[in-house]
Amino acid sequence: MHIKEIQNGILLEGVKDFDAVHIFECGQSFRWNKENDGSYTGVAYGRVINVSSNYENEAVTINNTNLEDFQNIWHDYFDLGRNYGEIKKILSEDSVMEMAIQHGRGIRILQQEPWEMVISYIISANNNIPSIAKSLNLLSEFYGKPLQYSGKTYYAFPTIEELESAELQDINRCKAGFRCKYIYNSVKLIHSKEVDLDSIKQMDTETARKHLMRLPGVGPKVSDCIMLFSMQKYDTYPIDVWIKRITEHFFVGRDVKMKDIQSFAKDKFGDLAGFAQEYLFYFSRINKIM
DNA sequence: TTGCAGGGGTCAA
DNA sequence: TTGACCCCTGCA
Repeated sequence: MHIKEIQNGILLEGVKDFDAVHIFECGQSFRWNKENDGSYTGVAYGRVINVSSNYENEAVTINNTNLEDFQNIWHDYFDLGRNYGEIKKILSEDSVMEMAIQHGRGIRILQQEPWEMVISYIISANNNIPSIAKSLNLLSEFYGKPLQYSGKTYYAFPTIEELESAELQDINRCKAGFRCKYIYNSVKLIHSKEVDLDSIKQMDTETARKHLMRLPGVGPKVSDCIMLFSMQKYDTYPIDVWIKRITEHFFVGRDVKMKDIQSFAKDKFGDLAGFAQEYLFYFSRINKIM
């Protein structure tokens, strides 16, 4: 990979397996917006950047950043140290996976912030994507720091401290309904380190899941999402309604128990289950498989 | 325009 | 194992 500094940004050349559309539309993040030119603007790690890519030319442009932030933040955020070609090769031995991967060949699993993922996926329960994004944006607007880019104001995701100062009535303003009290109480547990996200990240998957599920509003599916999208636990296979449908449809037949799908994924995909889940999720959404 | 169903699950009974 | 759950959106 070759890194070039450009006007207020960087240009990466020789980046394989990177497609901004696939990365930002595969359901792992909620705060990236598509611009008219096809690029994506979003906020992460307290910074706003704009990303565009060309899969064939193996080129990626990141605007509003510099070399230092790229090396310290964005390199890992976009998981650029991982060989996705190898992962796709292994998973493609299965014909269903080969088909799914063809549709989402440029997916990469972002290394996001655990704290932000906890709140994001608590809000995601029994909810739809526009509503989830709306609540997260309101929360950021109310409690996060404002950031300027290209004549517009964006908001950083609030820190634990910023949200800890909020009363339940305040959090209710983010329109997350019955999930607001989950947020309020989870914030307390995380802030007091009773649930310590840093140490949970170091635990093995099973232990980490148990600890995460002590947070109100965090069940099996939400904890798996937190671990996959922010703790590099790639042996997880978060099972939402879509993944349940597609796994039943293509692999295990009709209407089985969650536990059966879980053990299927473990046997079939092993340490690559999380990657398989993302390719399958993206595939099921763009093809509206019911 | 109004009304109703259902949604990226979790919790409590 | 089964409903209720806030709020919003899509669709008659």
